[in-house]
Amino acid sequence: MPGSMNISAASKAAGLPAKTVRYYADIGLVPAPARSQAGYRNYDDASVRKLVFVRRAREFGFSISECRELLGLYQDRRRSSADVKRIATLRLKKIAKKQHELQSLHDELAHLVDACRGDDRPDCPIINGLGGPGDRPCSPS
Amino acid sequence: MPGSMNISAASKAAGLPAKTVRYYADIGLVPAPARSQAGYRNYDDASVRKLVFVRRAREFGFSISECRELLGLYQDRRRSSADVKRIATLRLKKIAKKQHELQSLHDELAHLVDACRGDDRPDCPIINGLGGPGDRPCSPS
DNA sequence: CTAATCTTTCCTGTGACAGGAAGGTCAAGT
DNA sequence: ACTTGACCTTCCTGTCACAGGAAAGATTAG
Repeated sequence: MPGSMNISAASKAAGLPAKTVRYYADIGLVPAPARSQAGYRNYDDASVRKLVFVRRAREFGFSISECRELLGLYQDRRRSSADVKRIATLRLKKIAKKQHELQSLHDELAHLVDACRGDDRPDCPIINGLGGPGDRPCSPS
Repeated sequence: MPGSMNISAASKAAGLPAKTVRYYADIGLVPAPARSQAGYRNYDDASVRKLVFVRRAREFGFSISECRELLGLYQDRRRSSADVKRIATLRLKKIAKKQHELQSLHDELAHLVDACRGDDRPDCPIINGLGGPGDRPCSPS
């Protein structure tokens, strides 16, 4: 039989914690593995390849449900690569959006940090910029 | 009394959902507000300012515990602005690190998307690049 | 007085696992 | 054969920062 492993061997081969390997089967992301007479999970090479696939997809920022979708494509090679490209492009756009958000965040905070003397005096532009006492939102009359 | 509001007024003034306003008091991030005879929470302007402070800090990516720390500085103006600068600089570094991670992620995925024809043929570089059948990790002999 | 709109507390769910307890199993050494 | 230690199983709880909703009481407008 092509590599029948217990869960720790499979988890090492897949590069995932055993907990995560069990979890992925629990939520039905990957099919539940066969069991030994004593109830131990038996993983074969094909299962491990699926786990590796999921690990890499997760590293790419795909959510579990996106992984589910990708696994469907991965298993059904008759599907067009256009589907895969669509999903990956969507993910790419999300990444780019997140990058822009992080950029403006970074710039604004860097501006505050630059303006901060960083000495022992209590007046701090960072605190003020975050909405401190000098920046009351609205208290007329 | 300077603006005694119920929770919905305070939440509007602070720009936070009422649920979140309650939550912040529950976890002790902000002090628990006074109550009316019927048990309604009463917020004053100072409380609202603290909530605004927290909201802005959260928007800057500070975690709740970092907000806790910052609130301590915000309330104790005797503390040096160096402390604030240190915390903000740390956060700035984390943001920059995340940016780099996102960048390499983006580049790698974009490379795969570029290589993908996006047609109806089943051979997809994205799937392969994610560890598909053509990319077996290790199965010698 | 009634009806609508507050407010309260409490419980559950989210995403993607991690940590740990209680108990069964396996392989090696003595 | 027995013990030891490492492994496996299930199940429960905790994480983070809330969101959703149920059930019940309070307030306000008409």
